Amino acid sequence: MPGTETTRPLSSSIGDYLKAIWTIAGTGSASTKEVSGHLSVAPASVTNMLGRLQEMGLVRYERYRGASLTGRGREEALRLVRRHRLIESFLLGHLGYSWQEVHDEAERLEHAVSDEFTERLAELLGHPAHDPHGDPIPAADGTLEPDDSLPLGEAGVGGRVRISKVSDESTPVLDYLGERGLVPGRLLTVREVRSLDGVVTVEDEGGETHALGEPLARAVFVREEAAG
Amino acid sequence: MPGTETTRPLSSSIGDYLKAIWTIAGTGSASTKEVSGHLSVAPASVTNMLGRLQEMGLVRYERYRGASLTGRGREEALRLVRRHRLIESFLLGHLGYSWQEVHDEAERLEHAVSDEFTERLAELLGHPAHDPHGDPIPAADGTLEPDDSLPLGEAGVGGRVRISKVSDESTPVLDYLGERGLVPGRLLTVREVRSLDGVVTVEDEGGETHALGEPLARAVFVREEAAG
DNA sequence: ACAAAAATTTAGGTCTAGCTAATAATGAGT
DNA sequence: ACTCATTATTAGCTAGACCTAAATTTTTGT
Ligand SMILES: [Mn+2]
Ligand SMILES: [Mn+2]
Ligand SMILES: [Mn+2]
Ligand SMILES: [Mn+2]
Repeated sequence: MPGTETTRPLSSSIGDYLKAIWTIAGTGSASTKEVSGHLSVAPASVTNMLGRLQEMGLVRYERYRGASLTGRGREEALRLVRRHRLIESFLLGHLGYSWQEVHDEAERLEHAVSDEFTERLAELLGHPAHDPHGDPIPAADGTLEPDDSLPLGEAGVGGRVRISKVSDESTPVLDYLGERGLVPGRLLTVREVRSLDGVVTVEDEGGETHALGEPLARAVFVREEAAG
Repeated sequence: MPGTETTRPLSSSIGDYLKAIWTIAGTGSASTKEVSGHLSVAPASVTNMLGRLQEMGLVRYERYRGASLTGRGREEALRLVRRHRLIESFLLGHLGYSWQEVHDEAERLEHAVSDEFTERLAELLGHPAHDPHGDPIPAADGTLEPDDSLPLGEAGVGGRVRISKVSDESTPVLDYLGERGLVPGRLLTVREVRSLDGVVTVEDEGGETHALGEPLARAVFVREEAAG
């Protein structure tokens, strides 16, 4: 009876690799170096793991060419992303975590909770569509809302924009933005985008002006707002 | 500068061994066989792990004589037990898990949550003193309420007793007891304790009579109730 | 077209946590 | 005191997931 092999749960390392590839490349392909940097794991270790993931049918991998997710790999990555984002929402909404603290805890818990737990948690939270950073939460069936938001630096000068999400990659960046109220939902007017150094100047609803250097500006994503 | 070695977190295997020894032997000593049975790990593997735990200063271990927890070992075991029981309470009270389902989920989550998470969860739950099975929850400082309850089989015939806890070791046992309402808080009258086969017969508040064989009777713990 | 730089892979480890099979110690019963 | 069943330990292996150093491939800049 082929196809009946009992598929025991994937390790948390494997899950993190799949998530990393998904984050870096989405449907495209991620290089050894990129994955290595993302996970803080030596390049040699990444090479080795990509080989294993390929054996398992989770990625397509070509030596020296990088790896891309197969259907199964992507499915698993999105399952984890769903868990991660629901857990973040819970930590923030029910346990009083600060906006900045949630990520690390979710990074561990995502591997320990069951599907049962995840769906009951989603229920408790009222099936939110976005996590606290503004990232969309994949549906239980693996569907993910297409993301039409753009980096702040690409917004048109003079336009009114609403922050749709903030990158959760760097804690210091998150801290800085959080302290100044530059969080999802906030309405901004773009005053200047200086191509010379990438500094973007915005004005918030309170009339406060913020000059954001490239690394900060790249962490803020917005949607154009109907002129008001 | 001695004593400054950064102590990285203990693995979940290590935690489960410490908990097992604590459960089996409390302050006394647990044999290789007992630990092996408790964790479903081969005896040879247990021997090996007990050696490592000894190296780490978590147990005292004498070849062929079994192992007992050191102060640090006991501390770590209780930290996990606290987490486990708080998580069980949460799953039952907030996520709608059934009384029987909670154990396995808690067994994994206990290793993934931080101290931060644990204490915030305790707060959310209102610092409960007991978990859903009636087991006392160790305090954050490592204190544990002494347990004065006795197995149902040792209660005096004719006496009124209240169920204080139910062993969470076996799911079928838990199912059986749960279905019949034999849960913590329930008031019972002991009708017969037959030493011949260990069967204990009790009558519940609704007048229902239950004859419990030894394995079931050993899973039910009670406290004598002031005669009423 | 080619040399140097950058990225990647291979080779050869380590550590954890398990396993089986073989051997040895312990302790109960005669 | 001895024998044998039980319990435990040792020896030798495996797999996962990492590492460093050395070799190789790819890419880039001239
Ligand atoms: Mn993770
Ligand atoms: Mn997030
Ligand atoms: Mn556990
Ligand atoms: Mn319990």
